Amino acid sequence: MDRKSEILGLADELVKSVGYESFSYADLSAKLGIAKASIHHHFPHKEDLGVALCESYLQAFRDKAALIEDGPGTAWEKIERYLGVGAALVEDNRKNCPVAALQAQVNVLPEPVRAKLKELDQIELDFFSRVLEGGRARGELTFKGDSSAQAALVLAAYKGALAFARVHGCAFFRSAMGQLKRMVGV
Amino acid sequence: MDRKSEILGLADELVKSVGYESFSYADLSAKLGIAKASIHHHFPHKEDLGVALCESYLQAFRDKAALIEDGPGTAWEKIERYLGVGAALVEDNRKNCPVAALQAQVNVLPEPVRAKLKELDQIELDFFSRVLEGGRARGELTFKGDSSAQAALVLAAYKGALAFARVHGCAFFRSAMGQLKRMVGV
DNA sequence: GTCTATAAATGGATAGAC
DNA sequence: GTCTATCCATTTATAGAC
Repeated sequence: MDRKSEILGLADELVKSVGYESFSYADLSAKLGIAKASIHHHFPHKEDLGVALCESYLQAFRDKAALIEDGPGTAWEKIERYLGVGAALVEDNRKNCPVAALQAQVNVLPEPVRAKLKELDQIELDFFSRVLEGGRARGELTFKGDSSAQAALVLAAYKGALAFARVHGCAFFRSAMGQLKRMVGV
Repeated sequence: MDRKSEILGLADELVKSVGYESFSYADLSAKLGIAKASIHHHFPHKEDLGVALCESYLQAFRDKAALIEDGPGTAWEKIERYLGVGAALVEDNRKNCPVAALQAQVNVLPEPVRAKLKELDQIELDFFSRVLEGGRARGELTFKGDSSAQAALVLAAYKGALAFARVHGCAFFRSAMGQLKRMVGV
């Protein structure tokens, strides 16, 4: 069962740097020093690996969200704690958010992986929505409209900035997120 | 020279729906009804096709930007005219902005294509920056900080919303862009 | 669980005839 | 400019020995 985690860990790194379609069992095989067939033993089809990966993301997201929500700080501080993940990703060899990487390949994803991706998006949206709504209720934030629409905007800006930053460097990310704070985070 | 345009046109459609890496000369061959070798005649390497594609995008962007900037309307109306492209893309079989599609694959793009991508991003950013700055100068918009940072934020939100909308439907795009207007567009 | 060997399909690319 | 034929590397996946 530890091999399984090793494979998942490496697959995670690869998805973040090149996406789902662009890594192969040969990549995993070479970097782990085991035969391709051994990887097929743990994940018979690549699709199985994709789904397992999404499930691990789902768990990680839930943990992270709970940690932040139950922790101290204003709504915007909580958002910023989440945005910090993105900054770390770009700095680590221009990696992408794995969920954003999957989104970009939606039309070539196996159906079961696409289904998991929707779940992933949804829990991320719900998290932002709750934090933003809480912030508004406590008077820390002011915005009009549904908190779900605001969550959509903030999350879209975050992921979009990450995508740009992979091409233009992390200064882009900081700049865009700084501006986001000016607009919605005070 | 007309064949060349046909190939570019089809490659454009494919990039928008599956990205750069996920379409092949075989796809082009099948849909155009000509042999793979014929496509290699026009674009010897896939990289050549990628670069040519980017150059066509560059031209299209410049035309579109000039049309909008020289046209009537407030700054936000100009931005919205641009955002309309995104709405049309999602509605057309969940297509993506081709530039966003390339961004997502930066780490596996041939270097010459990556260079063109940077150019593409830059002219898009400059366009937004000019329009936003003009709007602020005329008192149509109020925002703090550099217009380039504001452009980064607005463009990131736009592209990010597009990516989500491909998974969750165009309602997501409308919702996020509606909220963007509430925050920055009045 | 891991290996070697191999299959079958697909990817980008070239040679050379027409 | 277009074709057929072909090359070679890669990709996902399986069979079967250890």
